[in-house]
Amino acid sequence: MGDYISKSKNNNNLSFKVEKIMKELNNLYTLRVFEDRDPYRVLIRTILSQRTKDANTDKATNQLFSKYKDIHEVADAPIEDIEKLVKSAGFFRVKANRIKEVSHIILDYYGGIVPNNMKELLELPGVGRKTANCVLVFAFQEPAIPVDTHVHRIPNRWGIVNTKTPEKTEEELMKIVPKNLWIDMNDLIVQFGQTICRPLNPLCEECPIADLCDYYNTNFL
DNA sequence: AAAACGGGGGC
DNA sequence: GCCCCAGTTTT
Repeated sequence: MGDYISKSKNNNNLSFKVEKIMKELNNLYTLRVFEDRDPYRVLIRTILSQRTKDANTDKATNQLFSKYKDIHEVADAPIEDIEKLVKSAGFFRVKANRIKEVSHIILDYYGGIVPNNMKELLELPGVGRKTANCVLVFAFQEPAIPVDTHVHRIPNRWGIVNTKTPEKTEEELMKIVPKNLWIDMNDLIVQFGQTICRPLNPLCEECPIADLCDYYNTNFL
């Protein structure tokens, strides 16, 4: 009983901290609205983005879809052609294969419609929790928290979670982050992680939310 | 839980 | 050349 109360109180404090942080990030960055919310293209773009920087993802995605207009054309394309088009995303052989496989599965089993639920998305080859959550958020605007390396590392630095695995991070974040912030969270944290809160040598001296950060307060004060 | 997998780009 | 980087799959 007492345990429940103190835990819930603790969560409220953390939620308050999260809200302050997210408000700051919102001031700092422009939300990158996906100009294209077409579920198929979001799915393919997200697969191409795995372990890959934005610029290279964009290049590969644009090259692919400037040649092929829709899922049918991608599914029918020779694998070598897809490989060439998505080369700049890296891991291009695996990704080209998965893009083709995924396209065929969606055509054969889902009538060409990308599934809009976690269970079916996870059954697609090359789609894990992060990619599935990206599709849910960016294409279907369902509240979810895609946890990539940034979204795993940074909340741990802030001290709002203390987790070893991305799965655990997602679980903990869903408990303490107000639901209305879920959709924006990944994009804002990723931008923050690319510019200031980098994996190595974070720019804490320039960080506008250092005062809210456990990592900074532990290491620099 | 940890290792394997798998390439471009920056320096 | 070396090292980093918006994961997924297999052991």
